[in-house]
Amino acid sequence: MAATIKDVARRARVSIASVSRALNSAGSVTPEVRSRVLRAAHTLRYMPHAAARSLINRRTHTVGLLLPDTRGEYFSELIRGVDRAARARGLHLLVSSSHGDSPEATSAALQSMNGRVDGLLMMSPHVGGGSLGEALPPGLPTVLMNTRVARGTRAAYLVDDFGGARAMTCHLASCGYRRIAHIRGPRNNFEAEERLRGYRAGLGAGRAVVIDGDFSEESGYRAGQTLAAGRTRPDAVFAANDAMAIGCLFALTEAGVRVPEDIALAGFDDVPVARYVHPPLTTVRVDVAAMGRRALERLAAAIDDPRTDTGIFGTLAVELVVRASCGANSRRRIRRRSRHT
Amino acid sequence: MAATIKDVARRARVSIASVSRALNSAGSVTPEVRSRVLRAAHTLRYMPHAAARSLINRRTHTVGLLLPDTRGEYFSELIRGVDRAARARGLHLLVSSSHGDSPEATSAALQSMNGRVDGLLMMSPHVGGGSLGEALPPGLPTVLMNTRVARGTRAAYLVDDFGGARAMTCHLASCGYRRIAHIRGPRNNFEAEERLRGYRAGLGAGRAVVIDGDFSEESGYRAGQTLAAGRTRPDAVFAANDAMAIGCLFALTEAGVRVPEDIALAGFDDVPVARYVHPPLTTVRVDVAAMGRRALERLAAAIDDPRTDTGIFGTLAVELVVRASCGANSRRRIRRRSRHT
DNA sequence: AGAGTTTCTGAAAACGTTTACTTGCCGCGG
DNA sequence: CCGCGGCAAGTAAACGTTTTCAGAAACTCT
Repeated sequence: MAATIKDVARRARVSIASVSRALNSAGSVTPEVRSRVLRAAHTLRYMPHAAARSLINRRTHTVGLLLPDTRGEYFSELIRGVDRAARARGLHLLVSSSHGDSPEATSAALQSMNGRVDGLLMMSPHVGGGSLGEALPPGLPTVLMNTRVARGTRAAYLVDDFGGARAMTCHLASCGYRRIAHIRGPRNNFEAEERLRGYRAGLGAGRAVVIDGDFSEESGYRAGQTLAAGRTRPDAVFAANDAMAIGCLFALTEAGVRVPEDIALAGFDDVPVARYVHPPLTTVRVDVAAMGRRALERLAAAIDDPRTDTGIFGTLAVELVVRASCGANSRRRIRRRSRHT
Repeated sequence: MAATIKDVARRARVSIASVSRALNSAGSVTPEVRSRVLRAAHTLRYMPHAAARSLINRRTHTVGLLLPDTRGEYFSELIRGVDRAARARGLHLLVSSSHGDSPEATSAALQSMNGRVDGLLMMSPHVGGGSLGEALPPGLPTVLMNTRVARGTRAAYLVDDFGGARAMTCHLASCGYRRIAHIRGPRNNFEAEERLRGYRAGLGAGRAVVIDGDFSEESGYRAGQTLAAGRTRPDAVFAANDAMAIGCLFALTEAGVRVPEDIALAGFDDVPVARYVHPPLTTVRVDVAAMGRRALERLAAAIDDPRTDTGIFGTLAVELVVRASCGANSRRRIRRRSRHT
């Protein structure tokens, strides 16, 4: 159906080699030939066939983006950051999500990308570093995001989950709360565990109270119901992400528990919704779009020069955003930045 | 670097044709040969090269998804719906967003997808149908979403923007509001115009008051400030999407105007945030994920059998979701469905 | 046992490009 | 006048697959 380079060559009465040269402006052709080719290409609406091109050039100008999910503002922002950076570099984006929790599914998703992409951007918080190393195609530049990995093994960008969680816990403690509970994320999830670790570190000698959750709003809601019904309530609750914090808030409000008067509340991520709930949510800001952008730029560099694909680590700073839900006295917004690489 | 079919053939001591047959289980091979091939392929970690494959098969097993943006829950949900349906069919997703408002940018984005995709899913609310027809590659199955297009020309899925907006306006009128204003979406945007049309239809003989907006929360905020400062306030405000409604709500609350007591408020889209703002937002539910899913299924059908790529229209039903922000007496949630195709 | 039939295998063409190599042409210097 | 360098254009190989075609081998049926 679509015109090929042969059709253009025939119409312009030149060889296909000349067509290629004229269009790619590599090698030299007479102005005469060039104009004939351009005109022919235009009238035939010729567009080079990407697959044929990438077969010989060994470049697809496409990068794969593997995510555990696409739902919610978190991933929306991440995709946006990656997409903009990719567009700026003339790269296409092959998105593949919800590759499940099983290593097989991940590995299948990886396999099907072979020959389709020049590099891989991957976020796989549930997979351990071990099996991942095996599944990753050798020789394919890869940058990981928020994934458990031995330092120096692979290029990776991490959010400072630990530092952010510790800072938040310290903040709650400094507000005077004594019994600070934590709604944790799913088990075997790297970020969830880092945040839990940060919570414990921030608590110091204090007693840890950990409630199960899975990062979904639903699980936060259930946690909130449990809290409201319990006889010994904590002073403050620090949820491992905003979605759970919001679900919890909903359950508490429904049960007539006032936030922050009866229980203070804090989240993590600073999704756009956080400032609109009532009361506005104290949280930890993570600039996911920036992480996406930086990871893509790192990947693009690795593609251009494979030698740079070493185990470079970037840790993304986070900042405390204090709003009303934690009952801090001051109404102005306090920002505290974590370390920044 | 990566092993090719030749390497496998050499190792298994058979021809490349046999390797292909053994792996694709087309044609017949001896169990003996098959097992030799499978073992060789496994030890070499052979993965067929997608570009070479699609060159000969004329199938990329990839569909392009062209969006005006990826930001926000609306697109997040849309991508999710498309992604799940694509995954179920073994299709990959090539996402390209923010192709700007200019027809040139759109056409460039389209061009660069040539030979990369088997079909196209496109949402381009700002482009008129005329220039779009030209830019679209001939012979490439395409399904449009929420895009202005002559009925029957192209396959398309539309949200019942008109019906939803009319129903909402009628609902506000039936609540007793007399002066109902509308914050409209950007000009030249198909959905914005359909919703405006629905607002006018629902108003009947009533006087229309239209405030400019561009679907961003920011523009809703400005509209809210204007409303709060004005001397003759409307009873009710119907924003053309939830983002603007929420921005407006924010501005009104800041200015000390109570919602819904002083001004009733309604939005459109039912983004997840809508139920968490205070007061919860009355809005029109649009199941974008379902639209994405159905559009993809339609596209897949057109790819499998190009004859089905006719101008089939699907109109997606919407439903009224009444929450507290419109001041309706009853607290239970009323649902009214629009027509459904 | 020989012809016909089936079953498996390998050689080679094809997909649409890019590019190294070759050819042909022109002008120039010896 | 002849050889040679330089330039433009064409030929063909290569990329990694799938698939058609043909040949070979093993059956089956008289």
